[in-house]
Amino acid sequence: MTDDQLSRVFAALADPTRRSIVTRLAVGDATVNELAAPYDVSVQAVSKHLKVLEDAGVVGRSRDGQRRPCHLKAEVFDLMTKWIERYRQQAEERYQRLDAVLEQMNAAEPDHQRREGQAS
Amino acid sequence: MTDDQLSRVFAALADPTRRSIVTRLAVGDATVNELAAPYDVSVQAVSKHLKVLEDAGVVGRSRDGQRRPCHLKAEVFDLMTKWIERYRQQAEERYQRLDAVLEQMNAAEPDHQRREGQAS
DNA sequence: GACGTATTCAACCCCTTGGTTGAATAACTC
DNA sequence: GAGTTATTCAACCAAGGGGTTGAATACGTC
Repeated sequence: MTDDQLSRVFAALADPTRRSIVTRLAVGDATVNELAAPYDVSVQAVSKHLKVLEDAGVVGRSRDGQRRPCHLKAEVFDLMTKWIERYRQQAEERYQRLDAVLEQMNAAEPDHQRREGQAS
Repeated sequence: MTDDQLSRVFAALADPTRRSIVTRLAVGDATVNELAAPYDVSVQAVSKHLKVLEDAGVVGRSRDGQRRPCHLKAEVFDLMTKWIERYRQQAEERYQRLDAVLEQMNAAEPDHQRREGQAS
């Protein structure tokens, strides 16, 4: 699983702890230890989470001495937004089309029984 | 895991097969059997995928006799877009701020060594 | 009611994942 | 080089996910 980047990004953000880390990073860059402090999980666990986020391209990491500060990366959010926006629009269009069809049906044949999910 | 809706939605879309199903549903409503045809997995597997998508609020289902046609739901895409857009903007802003800081540093002290990830 | 079709439920398998603890690596400090 | 701190690697464990097959349910048709 998680074959392409989109899969990795969605999977990465499916975890509440990781989304929480993203929220924290939106405030400002932070190291692994700083990020681990609020959560009552081990530093190693947070390190794993960061690896997942990094592999997904959600965060990047720098080297500052022995620290590895993390920062959000914007590009991957664009990728997701594009994917989502595409289907959001189509879903909305389909709703509108379905409504229009049903209205037409009702107007043309008021006694015609409505059947859902047939608007292909 | 998958405690709230956002987690469920992200987890649901993390699977390529399920994203493929979403793509298919964007073309038009379809039943479980119709959806299962293209993939070389069992109908039961697709049924499971649809349950995941339904629990996440990505698809809805109607009743047409013995068929259960599926259709995309738009609302949940809005939810995701809002969440993503929030961090996309902040990530971009941070980049710009970092760039500005680095430029300032270079302008003020040209011999100052650049250190990444310190813009808190 | 009996049959066929569409769909789901249940049990199982294997692999991944999120967590742990303990050891290893890397860099700074003395 | 020894010690300290930050981070990661390795091994392990429990739980969940995606797949299977076989049985059960629900509806339409004869």
